[in-house]
Amino acid sequence: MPRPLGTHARIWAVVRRIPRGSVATYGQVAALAGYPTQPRLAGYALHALPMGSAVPWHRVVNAQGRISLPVLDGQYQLQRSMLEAEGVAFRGDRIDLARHAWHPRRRKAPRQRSLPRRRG
DNA sequence: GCGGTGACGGTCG
DNA sequence: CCGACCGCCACCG
Repeated sequence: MPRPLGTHARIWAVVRRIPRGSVATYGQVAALAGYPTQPRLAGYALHALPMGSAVPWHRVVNAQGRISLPVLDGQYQLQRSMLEAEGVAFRGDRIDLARHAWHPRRRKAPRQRSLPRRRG
């Protein structure tokens, strides 16, 4: 039986849900993982990611829409290229969050009954 | 076991 | 719009 997920795994589980072409902020990810006041935990968890993992870490940026890695570091360019390849546009060094922010639908909703389809 | 640190964020000048 | 300050807490020496 799987034990309850640790901090990192919970963060990663949220990040895995971010769709292509969208970005989430560290604070948003942390909150969805159950740590509403610990954005840094999200950063820490991503930093701890094993290489080659399937977690789309590049879709997580800071609340200003900027990549939170030193520009000098090659990781900055890597993240930026991956985002641009998904259609995320930058204005200067900043992403337009109004356009690309992830708006997750609530997960544990009881059971979203499909609405009756309108005729016509 | 303790203290500094960090892929952050909200607030205040 | 930008920078400084503090709060936050899992990691790592």
